Amino acid sequence: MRVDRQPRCRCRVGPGRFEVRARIERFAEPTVLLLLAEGRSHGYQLADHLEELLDEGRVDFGNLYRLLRALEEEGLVASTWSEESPGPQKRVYELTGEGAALLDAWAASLKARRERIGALLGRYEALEERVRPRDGGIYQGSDRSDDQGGDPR
Amino acid sequence: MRVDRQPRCRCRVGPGRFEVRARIERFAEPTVLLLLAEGRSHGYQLADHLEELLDEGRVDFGNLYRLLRALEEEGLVASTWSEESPGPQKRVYELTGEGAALLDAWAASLKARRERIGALLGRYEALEERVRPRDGGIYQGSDRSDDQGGDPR
DNA sequence: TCCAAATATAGGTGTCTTACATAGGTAGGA
DNA sequence: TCCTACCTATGTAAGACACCTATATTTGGA
Repeated sequence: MRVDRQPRCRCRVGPGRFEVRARIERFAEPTVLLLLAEGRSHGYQLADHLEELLDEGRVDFGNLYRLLRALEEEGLVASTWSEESPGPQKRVYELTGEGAALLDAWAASLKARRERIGALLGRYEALEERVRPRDGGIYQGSDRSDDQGGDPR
Repeated sequence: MRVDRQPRCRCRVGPGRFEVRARIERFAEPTVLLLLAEGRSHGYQLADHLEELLDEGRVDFGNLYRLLRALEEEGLVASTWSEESPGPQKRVYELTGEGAALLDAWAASLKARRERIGALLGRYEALEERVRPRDGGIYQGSDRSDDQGGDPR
């Protein structure tokens, strides 16, 4: 009884048709840190706000709670049980100074990553200006012979 | 004899000091596809050009060759042995039409991801305008009480 | 001529991340 | 009472990747 697992990054959905999800590894972490920097919150509530920042569909609660506990173990967030409000017990998290520092580091790294994506897309768009065949044949690019190894056929 | 493995995403390098590497999963794939769209090439040569597009240090040859063989199995690239040029035998790869289509899908997804990163950074920078303490204490954000559950303490 | 280094490809393996599954408790409405 | 929404949590396996080793060919230097 194996369910078709949704592929991690990409899958072919037809001839020449692909579904790609370029995902940042551990992207939930900076997102949670940011949300907590905006104000204390608990897991279930964080999940709601995560969905608007992550574009993936639903948030995986299991992994979210695991992440929160891991962050607390590292001293990046701190939590207290809140019994006052109605409903089930909530573990309310808030950001520590260390957590804020980690958020800063994430922001810097994400900025750099965005540049890298831009560089790739720039070269891609430069290519797009040439005509490209879309049938199943071999793509006729030029020869990459910028160092030894001629092979001009 | 365990070597300290370089952490996948982030690590603490001191009190309040973190090293973060926001990585796109499977980023080598669109990069290889782009390089092959620019011209046919072989594995070892691709590694050279990958280093300028990826910011990670050295490229892992093992994983690169595995990726190339996997791409070929899927019909996204095609290869031929080239004995003409000097040096050891080279497997020269070129992009197929399917591979070009996958590159298109990657480019679209990367564009979307860049937007998402921008959204996160926008909210982060909005936060930065407020003063934030950097000591080890609790970060004093506002209460996130936009639905039930008050807890104003 | 022998040896070392660069070129070029390839397989093995453990760890981290994560999709999917399941479970259990509280509270309110039909 | 049952159902649903809220809230937290654990188990598991697949996928991606860092690190390691092995192989063969060619080139250059001692």
